[in-house]
Amino acid sequence: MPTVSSEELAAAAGVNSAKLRKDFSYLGSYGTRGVGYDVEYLVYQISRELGLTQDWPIVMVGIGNLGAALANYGGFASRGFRVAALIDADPAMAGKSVAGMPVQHADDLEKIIDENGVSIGVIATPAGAAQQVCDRLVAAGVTSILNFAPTVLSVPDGVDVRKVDLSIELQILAFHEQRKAGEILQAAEAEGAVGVEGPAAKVTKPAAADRKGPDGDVPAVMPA
Amino acid sequence: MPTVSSEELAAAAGVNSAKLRKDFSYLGSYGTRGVGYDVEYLVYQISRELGLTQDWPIVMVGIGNLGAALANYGGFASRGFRVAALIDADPAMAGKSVAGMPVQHADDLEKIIDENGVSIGVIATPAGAAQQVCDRLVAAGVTSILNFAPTVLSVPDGVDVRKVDLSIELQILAFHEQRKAGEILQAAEAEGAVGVEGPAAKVTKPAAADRKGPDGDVPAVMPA
DNA sequence: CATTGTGAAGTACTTCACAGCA
DNA sequence: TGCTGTGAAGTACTTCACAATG
Repeated sequence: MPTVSSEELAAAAGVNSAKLRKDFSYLGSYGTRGVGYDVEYLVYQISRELGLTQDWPIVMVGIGNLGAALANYGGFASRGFRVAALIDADPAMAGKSVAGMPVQHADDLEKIIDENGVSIGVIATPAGAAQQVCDRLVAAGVTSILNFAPTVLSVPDGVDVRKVDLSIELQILAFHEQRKAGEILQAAEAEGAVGVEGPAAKVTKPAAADRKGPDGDVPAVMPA
Repeated sequence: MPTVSSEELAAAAGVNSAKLRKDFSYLGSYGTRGVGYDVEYLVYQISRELGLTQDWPIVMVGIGNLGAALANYGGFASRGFRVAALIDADPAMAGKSVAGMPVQHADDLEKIIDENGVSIGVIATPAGAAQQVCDRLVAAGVTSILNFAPTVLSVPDGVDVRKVDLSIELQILAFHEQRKAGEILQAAEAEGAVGVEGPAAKVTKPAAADRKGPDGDVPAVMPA
């Protein structure tokens, strides 16, 4: 398939074709009128815009089950990420091979970051160790951190942190599952509480009826 | 801290207090004028609305590194999820204990789902096995699936699927990291391509300057 | 002549600002 | 008096619809 139309892409993505064209237009004029978009060229341009054409050395700290799973995850390499080092605080782990790489001891963290020019770190340690690891990463020059530990990390300005909570997606599923079961049941369940009429009665549009893609329409505000 | 104001919550969440109050108002009037929100009551109401007060039995299929990491993840239980069973296709895994639970063989999948009234399944198998597992889950009555395998699953209408791509968050970090490095460098890198002026010149607002919380402001359209 | 790129129109979301109330 | 709840105003995002064009 050498070219693709905005209509086809939009159908595949579950969005409106005009939105897709407008979005693409912010990147430049990469389509051909009457023809569509050259797939290879489009992929390259989007990849470049997203930074996928660059090489990003990363360090992964905490090689437990999750760290090992991440190290084995094939998706990283194909998107420009290169695992520069696997690091664990447990001396018993040092030297072991995970995903074809030797696990290195946390003592060498600063040296590894410096030598590899690492600016992105992944934390997959237990909650208790995360902040300390984070501080060391930042001190060593890391400016972006992906946090899998169930803790909120404090970082100085200029450092980006993203937290991955593996249960949030489950919550979203459960939220919709609950709705499938019907509001009536739910109202009966809440024993005489105030304001049980719920949001469904106030909602202006079909609510969850139009869902199709992975959009996650959940109230924007949740308890931290 | 028995009560909390919308101002405090908003500051903690990095949003506008009016937005927070308006969002809360869709759930009902759970605050007290002049005082704020009763923390315990608010937590309960939001939990109930999100379905966290219900008990959700789930099955986890594919007990590799990732499956084991998920099984050990403490966040599930505290949010109303109960792992009803760990399932793996490998006979060598059957009977082994992971996170204090016995791993059961995939042959018993239908029976387990039926007996436990499971409606949510988690797939952490290799990509090749995911669709097949998915089909069996759906046939057995599962109506919500959380997919960690790097495959797009096909499901009949009425079944919700959410796909977790562990590298997407890394991409978002890399995207911002790239911007930190400056646009000029990037423009020079793209060897003579058309439309190198990039989106920054067209953007109407400060772009990434106002980022604070975990918002992930990345172009809405990406290649599937 | 099918399809892009894009002003204009439409819709949704966010914030303001203040009446209302504990 | 302090803070919620909410119409109204403001802003952002989405879709329409069509001129431009390879």
